[in-house]
Amino acid sequence: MLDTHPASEARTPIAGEPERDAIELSAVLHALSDPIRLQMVAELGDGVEHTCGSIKLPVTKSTCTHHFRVLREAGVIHQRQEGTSRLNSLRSVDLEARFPGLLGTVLRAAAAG
Amino acid sequence: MLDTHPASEARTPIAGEPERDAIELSAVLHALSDPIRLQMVAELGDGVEHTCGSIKLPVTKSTCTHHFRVLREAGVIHQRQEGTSRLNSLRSVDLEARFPGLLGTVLRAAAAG
DNA sequence: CCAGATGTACGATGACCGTCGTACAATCAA
DNA sequence: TTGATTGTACGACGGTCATCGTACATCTGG
Repeated sequence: MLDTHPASEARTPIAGEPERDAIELSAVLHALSDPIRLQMVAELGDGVEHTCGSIKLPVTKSTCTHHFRVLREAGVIHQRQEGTSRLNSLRSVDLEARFPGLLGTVLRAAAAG
Repeated sequence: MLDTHPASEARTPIAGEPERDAIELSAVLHALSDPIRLQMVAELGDGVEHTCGSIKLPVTKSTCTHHFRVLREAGVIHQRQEGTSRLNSLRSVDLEARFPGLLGTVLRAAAAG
């Protein structure tokens, strides 16, 4: 139930994510260029799955959904369904493989910002 | 009027560049999120000054001017006038001080394409 | 002085983006 | 079943963006 082990983290994947090799740098940079989305990604930086509602943001639910979709379609995050909740997590491994160091550098820059 | 640049490289600086500490991460990422601008920055990555016309791009002069202004106002590049030419160069030092590793990582990612 | 080269300024246009409200679907607990 | 929770879908609205054409300003070389 509260299991977040690796083996259970892809039970109900959400479609619309690009394959690792199809992740585009421009799309990733654009996704990260919005302050709200950057904040979302920063919150996901701990490697833990977060739901839409578990991240305090100055926007409505609709807008939150929109931003998470942008991040997903850019290949920045992974989403999976669990009950009524949608769990979001960073695609750290894929991003590191495709654009080594990028995510970490941006997150560090955001923290310094 | 004194400046910190070598005398030959700042004879006619162009206004509208943010101070180092005023460079915003969102603005930088947005500036780099356009494929044309990313290509421009990649060409400037050799550390050499380039003019608008010396970079082959699939856009008109007007659009080129527009993109260089976006990069300048985001704090990514420095521009100086020399005759009828406007010389563009990366603000590598400022960017490295403000967001360590960011520019290099993005350029490497762009090269990996 | 004049013609060419370099680049800007300005306006227009079509597309995209961020935001929201409302309505709706799915799940879980009582 | 009923109600609460969680999030999506859809449409709308205003703002921003990328692109271009045209006109203009500035410098340079004959």
